[in-house]
Amino acid sequence: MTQPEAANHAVYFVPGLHRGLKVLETLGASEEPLSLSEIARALEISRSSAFRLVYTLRQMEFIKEAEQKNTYTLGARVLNLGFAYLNQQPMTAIARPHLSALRDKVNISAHLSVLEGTDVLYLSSHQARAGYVSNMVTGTRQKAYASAIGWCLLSDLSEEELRAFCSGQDMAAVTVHTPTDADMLIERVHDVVAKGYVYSKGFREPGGSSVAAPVRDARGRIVACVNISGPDGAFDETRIESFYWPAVAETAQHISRGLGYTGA
Amino acid sequence: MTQPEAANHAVYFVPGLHRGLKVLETLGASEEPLSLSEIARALEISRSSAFRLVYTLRQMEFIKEAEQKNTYTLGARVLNLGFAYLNQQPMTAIARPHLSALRDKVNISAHLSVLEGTDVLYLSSHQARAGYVSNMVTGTRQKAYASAIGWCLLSDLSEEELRAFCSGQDMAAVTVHTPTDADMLIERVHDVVAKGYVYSKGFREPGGSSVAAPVRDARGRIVACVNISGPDGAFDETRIESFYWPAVAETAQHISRGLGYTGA
DNA sequence: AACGATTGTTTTATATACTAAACAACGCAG
DNA sequence: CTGCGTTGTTTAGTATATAAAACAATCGTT
Repeated sequence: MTQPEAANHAVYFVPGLHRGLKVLETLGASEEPLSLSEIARALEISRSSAFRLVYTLRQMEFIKEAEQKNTYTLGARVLNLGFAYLNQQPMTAIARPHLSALRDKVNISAHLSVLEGTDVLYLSSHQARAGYVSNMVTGTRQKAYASAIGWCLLSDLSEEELRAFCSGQDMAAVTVHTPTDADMLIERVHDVVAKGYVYSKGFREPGGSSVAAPVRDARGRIVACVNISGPDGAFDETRIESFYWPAVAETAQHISRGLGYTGA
Repeated sequence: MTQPEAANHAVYFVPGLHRGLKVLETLGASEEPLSLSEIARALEISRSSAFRLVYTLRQMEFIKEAEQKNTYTLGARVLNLGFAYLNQQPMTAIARPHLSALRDKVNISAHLSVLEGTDVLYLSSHQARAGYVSNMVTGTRQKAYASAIGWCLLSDLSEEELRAFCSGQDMAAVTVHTPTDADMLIERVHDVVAKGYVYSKGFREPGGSSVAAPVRDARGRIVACVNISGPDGAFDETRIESFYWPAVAETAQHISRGLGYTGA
């Protein structure tokens, strides 16, 4: 009771499920297959417990034995869960043709993302046909405070809400452009509101540029973000305001309309 | 002991994990969000148990409350698992540029799939730019015996192996072309071996065509299948052998080379 | 309003899932 | 070969997750 954050394993917690999912996430995060003992060490549980969890997961085909005996990898069944999630997001279906058209128009990869807690989560990704192809963007997360897309998604929050958003996390500097406290973030977000879009050149990683604009739902709230991104060289810097921005904004507008938004 | 298949809830089974994953799959399969009681009924467990499972999953953010109070949907965290799986399949990365090139060459959606048990599982999907766009093919499953892609993936099995493959499942007829017993399947697979590819017109669903060819690994085993598929109208039927087949076969060859295959 | 039915939540006695410890099988170094 | 450190597996006593039952809140229907 003295430590409410450990608050703790509340009465209704089912530890078997908790640790089983941790096993899946651990296997997902690992580059190579893991053995029973490695899993036990990673989760700080006894080998006997790990044995039972692995036994159950294997029986359910959520994990499978790797080529090397006694090591395990994620099984194909986890895919179903991930895609079931995507298919339940109607936004993805609505946005698809518009993102595809945007990609074709500007010849740069186009993406749709949403805010999930403090992260930007990529729901949909339409890769450019040119040489540069990022690796499997869908499902990726990045910290919202450190990304221009994040600022875009946060741009209808009030100052108080933004401060609350910041207070829950520590804001490490990723690049020289990263806001590292609430005031700096508020400033960045105000810029977005003022201009209606973001052009980021190296904001999140050196050599990477993007242009982003918000998507709104029927109630006018920002629910997603359209962006195009690629290496600096993929953009013609003289045409950001005359070409890229209008294209992105138009796409965001179309998707917003698809969601029932009727505003400007 | 008398019923080995029920054999049973073996000693090492952790039911909390089993049922928790069932909850996730149930939510994934459902079109709409489900309430606590609906989940309990679907899994045939008590409401109190469902309560604890939902409590745990919600705390872990694997599920989240839907707009409507007291109903739940899959949470974004399941996505990570699915994409972790995909990223661990090196084949996907190797195949991407080749599939993309194939799609551009024939202007029909190109896919990579593997055999998972008795199912064909789509790992990667490159949608055609034309009007017809299938909805999120990646992660989809279909029965291998009933699909031309499945025959392709099965085409280096021996007759005995094919019979064993059939014996574990009941083969319902999906279309008039569906093989419904082992002998019929063997015949279909032999056709594939003889020609080196499959052209399917309406084999799995009326109005849908596809051309498929196998991908081999360093040891020469069939490990995947490249196919292009779309509505009948997307294909120029007079050019199957002169254009589509060589394009698909070449792509499969390139991917096979990428996996270390050195044969013809 | 009043009713019955259904919902989410809490409680508690009991069945059972868990883990420490012991076991067997393997690998590896000296 | 021997010994020590691993590994995956089994067991048994105990802590604990579970589900029946009771509870409270909500919802349609008459």
